[in-house]
Amino acid sequence: MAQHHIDIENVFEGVCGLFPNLKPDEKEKMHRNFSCMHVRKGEIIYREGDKPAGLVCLSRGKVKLYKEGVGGRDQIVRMAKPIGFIGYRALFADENYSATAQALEDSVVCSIDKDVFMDILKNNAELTLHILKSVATELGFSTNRTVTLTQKHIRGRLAESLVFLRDTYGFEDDAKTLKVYLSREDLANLSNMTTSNAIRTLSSFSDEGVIELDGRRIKILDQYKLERISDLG
Amino acid sequence: MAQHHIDIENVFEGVCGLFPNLKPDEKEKMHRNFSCMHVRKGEIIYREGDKPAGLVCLSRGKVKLYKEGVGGRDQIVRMAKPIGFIGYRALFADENYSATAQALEDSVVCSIDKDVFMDILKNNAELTLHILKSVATELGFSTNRTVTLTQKHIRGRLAESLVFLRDTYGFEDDAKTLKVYLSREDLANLSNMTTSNAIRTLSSFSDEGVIELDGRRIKILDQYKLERISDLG
DNA sequence: TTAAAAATATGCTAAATAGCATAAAAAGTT
DNA sequence: AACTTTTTATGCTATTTAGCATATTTTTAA
Repeated sequence: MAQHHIDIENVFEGVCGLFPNLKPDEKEKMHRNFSCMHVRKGEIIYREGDKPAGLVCLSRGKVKLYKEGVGGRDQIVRMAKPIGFIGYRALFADENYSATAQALEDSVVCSIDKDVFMDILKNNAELTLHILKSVATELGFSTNRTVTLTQKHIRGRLAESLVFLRDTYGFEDDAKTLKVYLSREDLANLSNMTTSNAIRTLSSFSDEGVIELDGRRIKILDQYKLERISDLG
Repeated sequence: MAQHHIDIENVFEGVCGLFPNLKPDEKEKMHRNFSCMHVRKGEIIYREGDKPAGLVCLSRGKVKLYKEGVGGRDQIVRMAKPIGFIGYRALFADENYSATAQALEDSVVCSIDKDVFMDILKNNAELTLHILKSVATELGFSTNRTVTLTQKHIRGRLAESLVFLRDTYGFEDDAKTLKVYLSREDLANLSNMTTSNAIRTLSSFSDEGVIELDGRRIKILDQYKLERISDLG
């Protein structure tokens, strides 16, 4: 796949769009400490245990964040889309990364130097509060996810994942095909089940006319039914 | 149980100890909008779906926070101890409470008016950053918990809960008895299992000499073994 | 104190899910 | 194109866990 040149100014403006409370001098400071790079499909952006060097932003592409689980089984804890940050939790908690970030497709990833960014936060309460709000919202999602992943049955969990992927990445132009192409294994790791069970359950959904499968293409035929399966657990 | 009079000044000072970056005028403002009350064992402090009216602090006692799960099954998502905040996630996310808070024993609970507190945050970046750090840390715990609750087997999950309770509430003077007395049902809801299985597994641990049971008293006899069970999953 | 209710203990059965084996298909590599 | 590797599909079995029934114990209430 061709590696287009990165228009760093454009990318920087996009990233800044995520900060509603940035003063001009802060923006300037960030700009001077802003870097950008391509990552290829499958490439690891950082690993669980690595120390954050900056605030990382996904500008183009898709990234999965996963934790290595108990029996070597991975658990996908987040799916990132552009334009959005990844790895900020570790940065703000002043910890090492608690998950591994891997590109699901060719992507563009940027970084703002850690000290520079934390310095800006230390002097901009509105911005910090804005970020606090997002992190608090995400904590809500995470707690909720703990409950659904532990209490829903396999069909409910997989249906929830499909609904989640729809809400996160949306549809292709046909308004039915999910705009994300995961392996059955990734789908399983997102839904807390074995790959066999993800495959089996997808086939069931397909048999029931809820979805249509074509390799990794997933077309949602009956959203209402899918959401019902998700809600009933 | 006798309801001792609350020494509100003392309690307020205790709560302030959680804010390392509070300026005198901010403290004064908080003090004027600070209230305090007793809650009895079993009482609900707030319910999932309620709107936060302030920043709630547990000053004395113990509180469980739980979400109602899929089949009416509860999932305990946090165990609070004094002195510490509860319900702050919803406050900062500007959402309704995502869990119910219930006193596990007679407790003292305080509250700082929502608008007053958020106003202080808006003007104190250091304080906000401090709180952001705690919330980010907790998000890490939560994500980690998702993985262990979904991937560990029953024995591992229960052992992890016991280790967690030890780390949270500590021991009685004998340095062995957990300083928290939960019903088997609560222990089950903390560990994502049915009550029957919590009872069974506790009995097994007791038979194996890892713990000693006497009603709700749990004495940890072999910490190493318990942690090994937790780690192996 | 006695009665009622709730919590705990234990056994049995059913359901859900994991684990493994094998085969077929798809994707990547030389 | 031929080969290797990976992914997907499907069936079967074993394990884990839930669900229920019943008995016992403990707690609460009258």
